[in-house]
Amino acid sequence: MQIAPAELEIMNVLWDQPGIGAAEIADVLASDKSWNIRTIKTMLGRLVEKGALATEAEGRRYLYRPLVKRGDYRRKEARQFVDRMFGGRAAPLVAHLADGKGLSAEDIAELEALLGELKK
Amino acid sequence: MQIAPAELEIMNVLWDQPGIGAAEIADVLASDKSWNIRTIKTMLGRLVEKGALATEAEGRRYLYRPLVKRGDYRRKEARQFVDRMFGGRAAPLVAHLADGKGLSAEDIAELEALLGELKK
DNA sequence: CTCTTTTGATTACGGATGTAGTCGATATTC
DNA sequence: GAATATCGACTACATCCGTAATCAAAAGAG
Repeated sequence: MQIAPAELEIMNVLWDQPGIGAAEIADVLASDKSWNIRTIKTMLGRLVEKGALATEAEGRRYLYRPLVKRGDYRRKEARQFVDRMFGGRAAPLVAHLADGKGLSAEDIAELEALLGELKK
Repeated sequence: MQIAPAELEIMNVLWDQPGIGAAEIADVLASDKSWNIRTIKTMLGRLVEKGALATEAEGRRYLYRPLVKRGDYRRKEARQFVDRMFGGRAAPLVAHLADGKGLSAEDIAELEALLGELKK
């Protein structure tokens, strides 16, 4: 199932706060995005259609919650991205992030810990 | 400048062999993709329009070469992807790749070396 | 020289995406 | 109770993308 970039913004809100309605989502997004509530509703509709969200009627409105797990989605996308851009090799990706100063000291520490785990 | 997935396939060929024409590109891609030569030409045209490729006339045909560096493009895309999917944090991305067995032993060794570099 | 092939240029077309507007029904506010 | 706000459903529409087809000109085959 394909989730477009703008749709992902909606999903992110719902992964953080499952079970809210369109208006609440708009409130959360209002700080970063200047999306019309209708735009948000359109995307909610498309996400439901795609099977990414479930609806639950609450009075006259719907509450939405993800049917896709954030972790699963991220895993799939990460794999796909690495395949497309780096021929499936993860190391060059990290190298590029590092090179562009996309890695904080904290990231580096975290990665070290992670690699320690992986080696076991 | 935005390069679509299918267009990226073309770019990859030209990054490997700058200065070839549409027919040669088709030959290279013939093994993986079953793209009509017309499709390839359409994408070449779009890439030129987007400023991703330069043309050089050779007789009646064009030779193409990238105006964008592969490394630069990868860096930009990697950053963008990490921002979109992981809120800008690289560590979770690597963790997800690891978790889905997207990392080979070789990758891990490479990453370790890389981190060693970064710490200096 | 005529037929065929190849080339770049232009056009086509359906599905996805971003960004809403319209509409009919209901809930809420005076 | 009448005006207004809000909800979900449906429609709109330009742009991008994937995947070509058409066309006129030129080059090559015979």
